[in-house]
Amino acid sequence: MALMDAAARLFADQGYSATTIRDIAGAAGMLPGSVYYHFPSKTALLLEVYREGVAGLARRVDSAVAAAGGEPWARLEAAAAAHLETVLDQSAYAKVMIRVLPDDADDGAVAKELAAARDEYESRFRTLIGALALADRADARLLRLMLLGALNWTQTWYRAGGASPAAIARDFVKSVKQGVSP
Amino acid sequence: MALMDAAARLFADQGYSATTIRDIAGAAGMLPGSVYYHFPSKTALLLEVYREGVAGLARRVDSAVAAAGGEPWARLEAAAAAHLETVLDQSAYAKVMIRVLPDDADDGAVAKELAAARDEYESRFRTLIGALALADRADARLLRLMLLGALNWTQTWYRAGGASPAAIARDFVKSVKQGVSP
Amino acid sequence: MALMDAAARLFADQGYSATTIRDIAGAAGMLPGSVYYHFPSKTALLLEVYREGVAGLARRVDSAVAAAGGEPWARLEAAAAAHLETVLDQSAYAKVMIRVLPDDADDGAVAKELAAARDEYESRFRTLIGALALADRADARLLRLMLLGALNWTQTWYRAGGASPAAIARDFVKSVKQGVSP
Amino acid sequence: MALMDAAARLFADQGYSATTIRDIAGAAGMLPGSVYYHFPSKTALLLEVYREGVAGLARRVDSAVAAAGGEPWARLEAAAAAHLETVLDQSAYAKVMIRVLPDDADDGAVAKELAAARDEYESRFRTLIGALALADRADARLLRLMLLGALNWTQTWYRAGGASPAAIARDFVKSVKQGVSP
DNA sequence: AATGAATGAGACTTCATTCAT
DNA sequence: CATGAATGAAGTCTCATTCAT
Repeated sequence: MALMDAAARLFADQGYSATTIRDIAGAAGMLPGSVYYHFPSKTALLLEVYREGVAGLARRVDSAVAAAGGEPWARLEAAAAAHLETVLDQSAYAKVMIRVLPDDADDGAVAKELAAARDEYESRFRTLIGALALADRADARLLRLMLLGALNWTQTWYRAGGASPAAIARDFVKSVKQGVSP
Repeated sequence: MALMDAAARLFADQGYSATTIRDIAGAAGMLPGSVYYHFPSKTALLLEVYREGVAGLARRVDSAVAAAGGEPWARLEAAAAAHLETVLDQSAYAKVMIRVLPDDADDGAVAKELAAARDEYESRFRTLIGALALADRADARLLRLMLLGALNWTQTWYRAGGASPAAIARDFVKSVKQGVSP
Repeated sequence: MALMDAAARLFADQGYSATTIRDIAGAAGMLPGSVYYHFPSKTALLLEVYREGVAGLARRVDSAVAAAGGEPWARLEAAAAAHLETVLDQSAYAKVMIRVLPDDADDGAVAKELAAARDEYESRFRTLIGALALADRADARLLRLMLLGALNWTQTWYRAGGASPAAIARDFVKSVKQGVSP
Repeated sequence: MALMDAAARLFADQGYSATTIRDIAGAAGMLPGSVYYHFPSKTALLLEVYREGVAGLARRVDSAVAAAGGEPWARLEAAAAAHLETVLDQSAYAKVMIRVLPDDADDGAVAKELAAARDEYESRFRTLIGALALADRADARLLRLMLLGALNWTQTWYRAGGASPAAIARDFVKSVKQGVSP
């Protein structure tokens, strides 16, 4: 749908509160009032875009993991690579999930739904990391948060032309797996 | 200054575009118009807050590194710990630096200044990581971006009560130094 | 259009900078924000009103001149009379052209457009005066500026009830044609 | 006084309502609040500047007329020349008298005072024209209004470099005295 | 004389939203 | 499905003015 595509791109690029209904309508080739035929509010539009972002991301990650075989580190690597490819290269919807904080929705109920959707998605990484054999000193929760943080923050600095998203993701996973000391 | 303190807190909590001059003035105990006696625009206020955030963060990190002795990994650990303590616990100004993207300033010139200030700060980590002895397979640039990303993203999930910011930072550094494999 | 009519009347009566969007909206029976559905800015509204003023004035003057026959002084007289009737009696839009200086538009580009529109209109008088047989001592340019100045300044002192605008205009033209000496 | 000089220049250049107390204070090298030590309001400042403009203009015109001898047309010519030189070249105060309409003062009482001051000044021209020998067809009042209108409107188009203000004034007077027909 | 700080009203403008057509 | 027109609240910012120091 042109409307959601436009909203996704703009939310991803400018953030939620800096994006206006006028912007979105204009990018979709309609007038502001017309947006309300399709969505009851700006918040509802965000919710829909966000959900689509989460769903698409989950699909891609799940299928990458399924294709990765049974070795736990390979599965995690595949998930990270799929995550980063989608978020950096392929889906404005997925970008929104990273760029827009749940609190940005000025409606508390919606904020909770966004947070829940994101949590559900991230639970995959809880499982993937739970399957790893870890050293005693390692904390699985912090490992997950470190990895996801490093991946998501790439949106801040990534520019096309250097290392590919998948390569970056694999590098991150390897660094944390083996350490960087000689 | 009450005004900058208020602005820092609100920018950190709600983001730049969701924060209004009314909000800031109210929190500082004055009327919206009065803000403009002190700062010529909302953007200028952001710039000042941001700079103060960078400066304060740099001071704390520099002195932590200086106190850490000469061992490269210890120095990096001290920097990460100081960074995270400041950003999560101690300074609303520093939080702004993480939460607000340079592009949020709707003035291009200011956006550049914000980006430059942040870059100058982050160059410390370039130096600290450059001093490490790394395995051949490790990429110093990606290592820096991974670590800073993981640290900065904590703002998204950190809640007081669990592991301390310093502990989290040290865990991240150790994970990446030694790896988490048994 | 009610909006432009209201703006024309107010700009003519109070000048541009003393007229507020609130004034205009109120006179047109709408709220301030609604004005912006029709015009992107106060300056754009002025430009439109000014252009309409110039266009209407030009139409009236052109048709009066066409109806005046071929005698050059009669043509000039007809132009002056039409100019003054329109500006004093008939069109708030035309009044704006006299009352508002191009520089009042705080946007330089618009100021230039206003000045250009006015110049184009006044070129008619250049032509009309160029067709007159003048004494050697007479300067056609100063004659034009004197006449237009005298006509336009009437807005400052004219009150309905005395001599009609057309009569005033004819008197001015005759005075300058024959002189007032006995 | 620096303050009045600054106000005169700015009122003359930008008009009354487009000129702010900030502008004036800045041009006089002080802060906005300080203006109120010298003048109780913006309107009062305008009144003072306007009066000074009228007084200075009257002085110059009166002394030019006195120096012009007894011939009525020569006296009128001298008055017109002095008027135009002062208004175009010499006094920002006098410019204000032409540029600012009495109604621009948003205080009705002050508007009346401004109009009265201007009227008192212009009465000179009533006297000067009353002394002329005029053809029967000529209307002394319209002659005065035409001449003053033509003179005052010069502010709209005059640029230094062409004919001098005095020359323009003399040309206007001669045109109307003898007519421009061959 | 002048400043520094603020006020309160109001400036232009933008926003999400509504609704008859 | 979408538009055209408007709303009402709120946005950033400017203004003349005040007043303690």
